[in-house]
Amino acid sequence: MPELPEVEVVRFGLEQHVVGRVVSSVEVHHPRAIRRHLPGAADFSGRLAGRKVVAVRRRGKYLWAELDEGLALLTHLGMSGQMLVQPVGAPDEKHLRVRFRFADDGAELRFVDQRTFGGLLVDELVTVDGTSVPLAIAHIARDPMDPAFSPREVIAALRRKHTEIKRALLDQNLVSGIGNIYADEALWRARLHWSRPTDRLSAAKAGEVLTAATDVMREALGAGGTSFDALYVNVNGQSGYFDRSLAVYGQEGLPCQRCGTAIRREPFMNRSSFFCPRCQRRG
DNA sequence: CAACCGCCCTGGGTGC
DNA sequence: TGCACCCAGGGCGGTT
Repeated sequence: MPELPEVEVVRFGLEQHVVGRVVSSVEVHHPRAIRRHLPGAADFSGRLAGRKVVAVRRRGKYLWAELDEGLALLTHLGMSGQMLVQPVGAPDEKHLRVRFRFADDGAELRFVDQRTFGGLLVDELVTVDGTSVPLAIAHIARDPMDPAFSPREVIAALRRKHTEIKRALLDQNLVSGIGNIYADEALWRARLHWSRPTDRLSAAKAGEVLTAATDVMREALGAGGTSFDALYVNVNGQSGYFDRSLAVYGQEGLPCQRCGTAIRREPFMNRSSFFCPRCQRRG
C-alpha cells in the first residue's frame, strides 16, 4: 500500500525516466483504470498522444506528469498501483492496465494495478494559492512535505472542526498524504487516542501530532528511498521500513515499545485503529 | 454546510 | 482440496 513516501519515490523515478520525452501512443487495457476520465479511453489516449512531459509533481498521494499545452496526467496509485518503466517487448504484467509508448521508442511506462483502486485521468492545470495543480485535485490540501505547508494554519483549522482527531488527520482537505497507517503511528507518538475530539485539543498537542506525522513520513522516505532501482520505478511498500519501524499499526497483541502494554485494535470506519490503551487514553 | 456513512473492487489469507 | 467469507484501502456521492 503506497503511502506518501512511496509515492515520492515513484515521483522521483518518473522524473528521471520520463521528463523531456514525448508520448506517442497510449493503450488502455482496463476501463476501470481511467474511470475518473469521464470522456473515456479514446479521449484519454488522444489527448496524450504528442504531448511532452515537462515535470513530475506530487501532492499527498496524488502524482501527476505536467505536460505541455497546460495539461496533466494525474495518477492515484490506490492500494496496489505501480508505475513501471519497462523495456519495449518485456512481457505484459498480469494486471497491466495502461501502457504509454514514447516517440523515442525507448522504455515504455506501464500502470499496473491488481485491485484497481488506483486510476488515471488527463486534466487541465489550474492555479490554486499560487501553485499549479490539476483541476480534479484543486480541493486537496498541501501535504506536510510541501515547502508552503503551514502548520499554524492547519492547527487552527483542525481545532475549528467538530470531529475525532483521526478523522481530521485523514481529511485530505485539511492536510493531505496521511493515510490509516501514518495516522495511527502519529497518534501513538503524540499519545492521543484516535477518538479524541479535535475541538478539545490544545494548539500544542495538535502541533505535536502533526509533527509526529511529518516525522514518520520523513523516516519512511529515508528508508524507502534506498531500495529504488535505477530501471524499475517500483512501488509495493516493501521498503523494509514497515517491518521494522511500525509501533502500533498491525501490531495487535504485541507489547507497546514505551510501556509494554498489549497493543489493541478497534474498528474504525470499516477498517482498523491500532493503539496502546495505556499511552493513548480516551479524552 | 459540516459531519458521517456506505460503497467501489480484487485477491490473499483463514477457517471449516 | 475446495469453498465461503473477511479484510485492506482513499475518495466520493448521498444523506442527515
